Amino acid sequence: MNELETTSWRSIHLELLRRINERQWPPGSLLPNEADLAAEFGCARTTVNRAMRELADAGLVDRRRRAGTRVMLLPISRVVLDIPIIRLEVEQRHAQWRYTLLERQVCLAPGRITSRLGIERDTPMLHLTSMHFADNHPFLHEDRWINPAAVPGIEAVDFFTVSANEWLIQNAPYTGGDIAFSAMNADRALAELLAAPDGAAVFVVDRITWNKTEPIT
Amino acid sequence: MNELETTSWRSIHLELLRRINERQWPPGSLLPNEADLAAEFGCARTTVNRAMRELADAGLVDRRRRAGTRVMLLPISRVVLDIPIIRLEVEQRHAQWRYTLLERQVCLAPGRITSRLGIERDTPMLHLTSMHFADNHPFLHEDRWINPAAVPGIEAVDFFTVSANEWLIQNAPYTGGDIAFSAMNADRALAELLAAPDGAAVFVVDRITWNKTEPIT
DNA sequence: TAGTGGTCTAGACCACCCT
DNA sequence: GGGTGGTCTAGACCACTAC
Repeated sequence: MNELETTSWRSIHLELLRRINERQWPPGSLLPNEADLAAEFGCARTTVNRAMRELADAGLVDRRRRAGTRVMLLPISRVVLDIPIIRLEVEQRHAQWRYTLLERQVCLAPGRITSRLGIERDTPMLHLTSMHFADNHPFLHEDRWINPAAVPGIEAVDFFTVSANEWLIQNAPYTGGDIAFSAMNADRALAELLAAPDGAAVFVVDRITWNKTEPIT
Repeated sequence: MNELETTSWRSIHLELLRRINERQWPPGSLLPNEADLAAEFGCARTTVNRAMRELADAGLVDRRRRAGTRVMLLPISRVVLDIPIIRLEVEQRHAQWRYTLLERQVCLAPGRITSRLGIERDTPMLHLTSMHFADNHPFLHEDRWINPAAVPGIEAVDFFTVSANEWLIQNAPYTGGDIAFSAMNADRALAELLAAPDGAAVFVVDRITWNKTEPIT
């Protein structure tokens, strides 16, 4: 059919996608094995493997040894989000970024923080709250608990001039993390900071990374 | 150093990760080229390539022909979200899922919908609103505009028994989409549906796929 | 146990693009 | 021009697991 003179894994990937979308291989059905497809496309099995691996990464097919490759019954919508540094996010909107540190103190964290981090309740932690502005309009309120033991040298950082968001991303390598989104009503103090009506809906991003946490509003 | 008897791309991947995290290769620096690393690890260049491609996919390094592989100055936090079918999301929480169709009519969509879809304003569209429940508690309100021209056969579907969410995922293959999250205050009608106080903050997911849209609350 | 995907190799050619 | 990553090949061995 589609004689593509170039046997690139991309062209094979597209062709497989087409067959799945057009129900030539309906959901739940078994695809031919790699060797057969390689013969059909006139290429090496490795090339077919690359194309099919891409489909599996996208959540379109399920591949298992011995069982073969099967079109997923319920294709997973997989979304990739890039979480940039807040300053860059503001600047990408062609707005001027400004940052103000509101509070910096070493104290004990509330139980909900320590328990989520799996840390002893009596560990002293660094608590930072700050505001980010875009063109002088309140953009984001940052409320962050940091475990100093996990980030050597953090005591010496002057967070009046550098945002914690930015400093940590560049200076605290992390190996993993967790993120959650939610919505809540702003209490009076927060609403005032954001120059929003009391009780306004705010978008909340909760993050935990490695040994440090960073709840943001 | 780390003599790993197994030269798998995974072990190389981990080793490269370690060197980046420990600042052996600081942000902005140039990594050795593939051939050199292959020699160091005693494996084929292909294997190193696989490991480094994984780093690039994760947004940790920037790879360019001739320019080499460079550690990103500002590592991108890349998050992958899986958007499941609502029924499965409820059932994963060990709750019982229930679904009710509130409204189904063919009518003209408001301008904000047609303009975002790039559709003529006088195109008749299918408008569905429905509720999803988890253990009889309101879980999610679904408000969806569908372009019937893009989904053949949709007129015949009985959305009283099948949720639009589920039917579309299984029957309307799409090639791309867009998604956005936000927060808003519920108006009185919505608050009532969700059995929440008037003005409560709700989490909003806005989706557009291919030729159909699906705003959800 | 046999068929499938997962991976590795050694070699090759090419596209790109910095110097 | 020449070095770098991108990709393809043909072949091989292995891990897993459905049968």
